[in-house]
Amino acid sequence: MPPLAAADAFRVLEFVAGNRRVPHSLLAGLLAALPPVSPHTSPRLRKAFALRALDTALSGSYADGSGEPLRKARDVLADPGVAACFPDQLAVVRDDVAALRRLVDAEWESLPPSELELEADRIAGAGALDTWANADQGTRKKLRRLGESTEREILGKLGQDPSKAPQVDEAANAPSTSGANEDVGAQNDEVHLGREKGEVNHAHEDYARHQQKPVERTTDARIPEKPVTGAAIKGKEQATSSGVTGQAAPDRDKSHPVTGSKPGLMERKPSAIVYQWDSGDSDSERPPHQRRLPNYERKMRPPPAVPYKTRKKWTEIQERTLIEGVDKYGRGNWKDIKIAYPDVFQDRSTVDMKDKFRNLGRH
DNA sequence: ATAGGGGTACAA
DNA sequence: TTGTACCCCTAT
Repeated sequence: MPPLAAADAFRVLEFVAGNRRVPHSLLAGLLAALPPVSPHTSPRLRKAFALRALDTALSGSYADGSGEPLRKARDVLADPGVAACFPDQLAVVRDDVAALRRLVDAEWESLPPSELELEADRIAGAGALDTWANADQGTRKKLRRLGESTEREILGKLGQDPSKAPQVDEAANAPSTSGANEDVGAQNDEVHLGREKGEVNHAHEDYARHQQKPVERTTDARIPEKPVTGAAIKGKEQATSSGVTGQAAPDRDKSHPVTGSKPGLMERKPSAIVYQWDSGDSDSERPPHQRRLPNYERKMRPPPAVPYKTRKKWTEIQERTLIEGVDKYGRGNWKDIKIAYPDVFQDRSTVDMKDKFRNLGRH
């Protein structure tokens, strides 16, 4: 694989780092493999690293009840660069681990969309992200089906003329000159990445072990959700990466039992930019130094990626605590139980708990 | 918020 | 195949 241009390395990192499901270990590997990227090119990236450091600190030994997580979190927050990511809320929350965790959760939730997501938005049609974000469940169900036909159309287009697809270009890391690009220039302090990578690295051995595999699914097959799932699963390999690189698989146009003849709102939308890659206007065809980086100041959250939560085996402690909690609070009071043992069930939803208890009783 | 039926993905 | 973790949906 040819080395990625810095701008593309940035895109990859910026997307991956901001996905909480991607374990630190995998990100560390990416960091090592990709050309250096400064986190200061993007608020999203900066924040993602700060949040990862906090996650690592806060995930520390929940069983012992010591103040360890808080101490570690304070260390992390002592870095002014990290603290600067949470200018307002932080003071309130400093001494309260639970509140800090909630803040971290909320901050993960409100991370701005990555450039890749914005790019997907452009491909799917202007405003698709907003449409999705504002849709209720029923509407989303419809959109998913419509998305499948749009996907086929896009892949069909790409298949017809793969050479027009965006390419990685070697010189794309030229410092910016102006405008939206002005934040690309900072290439001088990868130190921060390196340092945080270190912190991030030796955390969660157990976590990482369980996550290596699921992450593949998380990052390609699941994130695109239903519209892409068919292709993603059939092709198993990188439905998204096909989209990104423009190398369409030849057999993607198999007719779909459900959506084969469905009329498509999205595919007919005049505002759709599906054809953009064929025009002269795409990033790949403008001079490298003019490649556009996204503006991150979006108010709207990206559509929920709804990837599977990284599959994590229930520990014995968690199982025992769950049973104890049911004894104490009664079956069904999952919320109470979760609140009663916040550290144990930090990464378990009440639904997880309900399902787990159901599983426990089934043999 | 919760119950419960049902589905998917994956590992053993 | 089976067990497990997780998700989705609907009803309450």
